[in-house]
Amino acid sequence: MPPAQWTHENIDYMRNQLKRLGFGYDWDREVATCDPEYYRWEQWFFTRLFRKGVVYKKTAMVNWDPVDNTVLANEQVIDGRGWRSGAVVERREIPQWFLKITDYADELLNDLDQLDGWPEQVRTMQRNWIGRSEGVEMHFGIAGREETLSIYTTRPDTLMGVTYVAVAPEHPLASEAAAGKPELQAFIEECRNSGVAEAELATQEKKGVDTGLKAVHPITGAEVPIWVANFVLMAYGSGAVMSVPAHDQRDYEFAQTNDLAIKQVIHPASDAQVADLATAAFVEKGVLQDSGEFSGLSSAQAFAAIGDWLEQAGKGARQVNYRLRDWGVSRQRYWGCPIPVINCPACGAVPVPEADLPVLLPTDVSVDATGSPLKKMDAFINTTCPECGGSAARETDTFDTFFESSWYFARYACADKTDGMLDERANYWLPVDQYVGGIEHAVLHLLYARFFNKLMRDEGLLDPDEPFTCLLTQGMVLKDGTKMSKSKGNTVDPQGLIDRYGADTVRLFTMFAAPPDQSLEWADSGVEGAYRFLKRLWKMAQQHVAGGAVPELHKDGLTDRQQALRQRVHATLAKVSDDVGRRYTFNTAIAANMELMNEMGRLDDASGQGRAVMQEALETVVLMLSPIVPHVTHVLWHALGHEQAIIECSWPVVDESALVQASIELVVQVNGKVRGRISIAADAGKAAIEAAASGEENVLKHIADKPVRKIIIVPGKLVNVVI
RNA sequence: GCCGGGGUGGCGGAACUGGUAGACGCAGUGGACUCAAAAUCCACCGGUAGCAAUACCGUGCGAGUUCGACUCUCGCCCUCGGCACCA
Repeated sequence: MPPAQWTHENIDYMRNQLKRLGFGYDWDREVATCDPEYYRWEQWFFTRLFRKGVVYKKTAMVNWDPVDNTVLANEQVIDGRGWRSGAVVERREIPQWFLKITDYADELLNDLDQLDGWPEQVRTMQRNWIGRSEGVEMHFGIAGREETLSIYTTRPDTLMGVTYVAVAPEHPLASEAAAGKPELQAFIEECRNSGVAEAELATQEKKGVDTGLKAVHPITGAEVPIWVANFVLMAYGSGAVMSVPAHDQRDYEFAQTNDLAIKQVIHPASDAQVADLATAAFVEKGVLQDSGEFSGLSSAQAFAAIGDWLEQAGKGARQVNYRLRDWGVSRQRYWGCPIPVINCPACGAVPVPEADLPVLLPTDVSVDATGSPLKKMDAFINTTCPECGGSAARETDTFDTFFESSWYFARYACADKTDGMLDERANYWLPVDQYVGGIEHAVLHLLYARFFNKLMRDEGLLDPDEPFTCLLTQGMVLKDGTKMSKSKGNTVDPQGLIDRYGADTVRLFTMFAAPPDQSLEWADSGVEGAYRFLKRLWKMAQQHVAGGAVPELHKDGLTDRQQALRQRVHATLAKVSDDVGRRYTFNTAIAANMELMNEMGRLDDASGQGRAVMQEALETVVLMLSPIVPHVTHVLWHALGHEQAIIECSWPVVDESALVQASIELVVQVNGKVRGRISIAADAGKAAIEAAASGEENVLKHIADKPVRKIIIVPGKLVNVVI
């Protein structure tokens, strides 16, 4: 099936299902990111960023399947082999487009502090992802050469303990040194035979080979060997690291395996710590020794002193570094938004002029097994250069789909706009008050969307600094213990349940299963319970209504049982208001309503005031449940005698006077173990509570003849007698 | 490997700020109703001992802090998500 047809059919199916579930979306604002009416504006925006210099092209590593001749996603590389061909995957460098997200690293980091409505764990993950560090960038000499080797370190205090230097296999120095060295060549070749995913690189066995070259220590002038190591990442820092095996565990292990020197220069600052280099590196900060003029300084002092020394000697400078890398937006795929660039042999890469946008993605394509069909379509590729008019080739890469999802929320505000990306309505609606998304998006999507928001702000398209004021990260729905996903084929379609039980039951069941921020193993088995509960509610309301007119409620003339039920109604309302409004724990809100319903079923009071209390209870339950089960409560609200539709009603208000209780139950513990319960006046004083507690029969038994050392009272909850 | 979560009955989960562990629901067991079944209603439902009252044990494992720990601290195990081309 053609991708366009498949996508639109899926959208239609989902829209229909969401409508059947009764979600209150404004469908006039619907956008489909695969429609040219949508993606033309990100093409337009990209060309603006291009001219502004936010966009640039450089080569980057991809997974290359040499049999299928195609680029593979990390997900498609299984145990180092292509998922379809089974061929050993190679790393290959190809030119790609990047957005300078690192220019915004500081702002993206600092603004996290303002996002009070975000879960702390998501902010922490983003902070760690951005990974700001302060260190020193310095230049090691290379023995017998003019050029130098750039190295970034966050621990300049350990500089005097350097015993070797390691570079990435892709480092120019590595390939240079490999000439005439078969062993080194073979090692670099071996490193090419792995995927590009960080997880893969980080878990592989740490290996390296000596280049034979020597690096010259910037301070001592001593020569240390330069190794090529598979754990050094070309993409981070300068692709080279200084190694201090005495004070870094990875360097320590590498030095042990490869018989490299270990030189201790940091010693514990206090007797509480020990540095035993026979077993492990000493990675803490401490006091320098064997460090020449820096000996005796603390790590913090040495950081400054060594930084100053290098700066004065012109051999380095203090530098802030980020783990965050620029965002590669090129994909060698067909189904996506074409990158609006024309490659001219004379003028280079030229953005498509605004008048020629959008660059339409052809839909009349034949999709075969390998590679993007765009790369074989001469009619799409052949064009003329907008600058010189000569013949030129259209870019065949498409955008990362995160590009689309990074600004759709803004487009919702002006989805019908045909002559621009956004208008002033974006400022009216944005930022989004409450954003809901899966926890799997905690870093990538949510960071790209924040970045895009700032880009749009700097282009004058909108005002807010941040796109989402409050964030609720949903846990994932798991099936068979793992994330549901199309590629795993373990998705669950609720359509069958909707057909059988109706939308309200499915909504209730879904909300009752677990709190929204927690992951959940999907199982149909609880659905019956949700269905039964709604039937019970229906029956209870209908039976009550069948009893005829209900007199007005007189709060002061109620029996104890009537009063007790009213107390429960308002206590439940208070709890549910908090659960729904503050905690978002809809499961406990539903459970509280179930408990209340169990109590209501026990009242069985046909008197006028009994029915009045029941009327209030039913109305409160129906109102509390109306956001969760809107259809059944809509009907019941009318049945309970109201003209107005329930969707127009406001949330009920707690009657504080109904919450007052004359006597309360306290748990009595002896040494922290529950030994009994006492019922006592709610306003009883300390002495009365102590007397009642220590007089309880089972408590007396446990105290026996031992002296009571103290009595702890937790108001409204418990009494602990300590003996 | 690194970053962030999670681990509580047969199952999903509750216990919100250190104060009654297992709310609520599912499954199960027993009973009522029925010719019967379904539906519905009632009771029981962590383990061990006991007729019971009750006692002891029990929140992944091991230590610790506290009158009191599912909750806090330290160390470990397992598991889920993310790791830049799944989106």
